[in-house]
Amino acid sequence: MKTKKEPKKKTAIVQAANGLFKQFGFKKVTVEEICEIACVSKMTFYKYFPNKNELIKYLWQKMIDDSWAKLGELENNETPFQDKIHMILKLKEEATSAMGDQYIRDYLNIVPELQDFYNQVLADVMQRFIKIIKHAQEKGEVRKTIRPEFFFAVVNQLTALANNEQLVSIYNNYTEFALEINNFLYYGLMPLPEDNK
Amino acid sequence: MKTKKEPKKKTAIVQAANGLFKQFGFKKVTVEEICEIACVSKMTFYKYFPNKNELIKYLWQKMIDDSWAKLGELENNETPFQDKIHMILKLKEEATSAMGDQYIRDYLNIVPELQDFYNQVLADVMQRFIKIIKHAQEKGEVRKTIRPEFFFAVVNQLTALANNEQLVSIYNNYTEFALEINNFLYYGLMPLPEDNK
DNA sequence: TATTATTTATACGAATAACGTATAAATCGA
DNA sequence: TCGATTTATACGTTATTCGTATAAATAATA
Repeated sequence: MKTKKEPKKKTAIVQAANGLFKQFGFKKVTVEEICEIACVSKMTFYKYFPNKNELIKYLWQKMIDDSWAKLGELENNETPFQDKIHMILKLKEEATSAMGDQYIRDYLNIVPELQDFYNQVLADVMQRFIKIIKHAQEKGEVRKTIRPEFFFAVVNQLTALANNEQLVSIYNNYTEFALEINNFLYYGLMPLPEDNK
Repeated sequence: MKTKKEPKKKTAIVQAANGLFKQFGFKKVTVEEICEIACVSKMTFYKYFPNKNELIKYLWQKMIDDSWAKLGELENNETPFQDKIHMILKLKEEATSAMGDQYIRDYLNIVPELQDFYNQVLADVMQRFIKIIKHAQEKGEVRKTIRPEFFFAVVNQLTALANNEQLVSIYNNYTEFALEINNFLYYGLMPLPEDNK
């Protein structure tokens, strides 16, 4: 292994923060609280992270990297496109539902600065997806008449629907809403695999 | 019924607060948050409660009243003392574990003003218990050589043990610790009913 | 409709809590 | 013992929350 391992104290901070964020959401948790759980002084915290926002970015990045690793396997093998999409959806669902609604809502609504970070992540995800789509187009698994750039624009439009509170309130939680959007993106009006049983 | 019912908005506030307190503990929840969940303006909140502390007192009082009602049945029937104590312990355990550790800890440690209220409640409970003991003494179910006043003093001494963090940390949670104290109070070193199975 | 009582929305100063930093003491490893 | 790291503490600054005042909006009553 070439990757030098994370310092002990830093791992403790990250783990403590992750647990607290999952339980209470992002906003309710204070830096001092994280330090207490992690058995670390405040100074040590600020040694590794400039502030709480950077910590949550780090957490998300870590989570995304993990998903990336799994996604990487998807891009190079020869499974059918339909199955790949299904696996991707499952991945996303797991990743989001694991951290709970409070987490996501806090993250998106309450800390505006992080919205940019989220958008960037979103863009990255889309590019990755588009890459997969292009590959699928070349293999003839996806109709060639759809342009990846169009797909990307549609995604941006649809994610803006999250601001429509009345619409979101129809769903039990934010995760469910996000899943609906993704389903529509990848399947359009076609029946979902799950609908067949 | 002679009791005029609680105003709708007040009930909404109480229910919203109860839910939030159970999920996040007392300290993390703000008045505005309660109002939002209860679909009530801040002004209406302050119409019914002078502040958050009074609201939690109200909640506790309500909970205590409920327990009182159940305790009332205990005092007048003819079940053996041993069984009564066991029922009381169960009552307390249910009442405390239902609201979670975070709740109790916040309540006792973080808001000093409420400590007095809690102590008063504790005194009330003890008096009630002493009454039961006296009755049991008269019936010959409890040794007459123990003075209720002594019992009361012992209780106060033992509850002070809660400040001994090292001691409390031996137990998985605060509830368990409280149960241990109660068990000792009522059974001394005698084996508990549960120990027999 | 006119009138009265409630409830709400908004803004505000005051009080409190959290942030992020500086410093010196304490702890740890070599 | 030395040097580096971590901690405890205090502190000024910023952000949040509190609790209240006010006027508009809504509901109720006549």
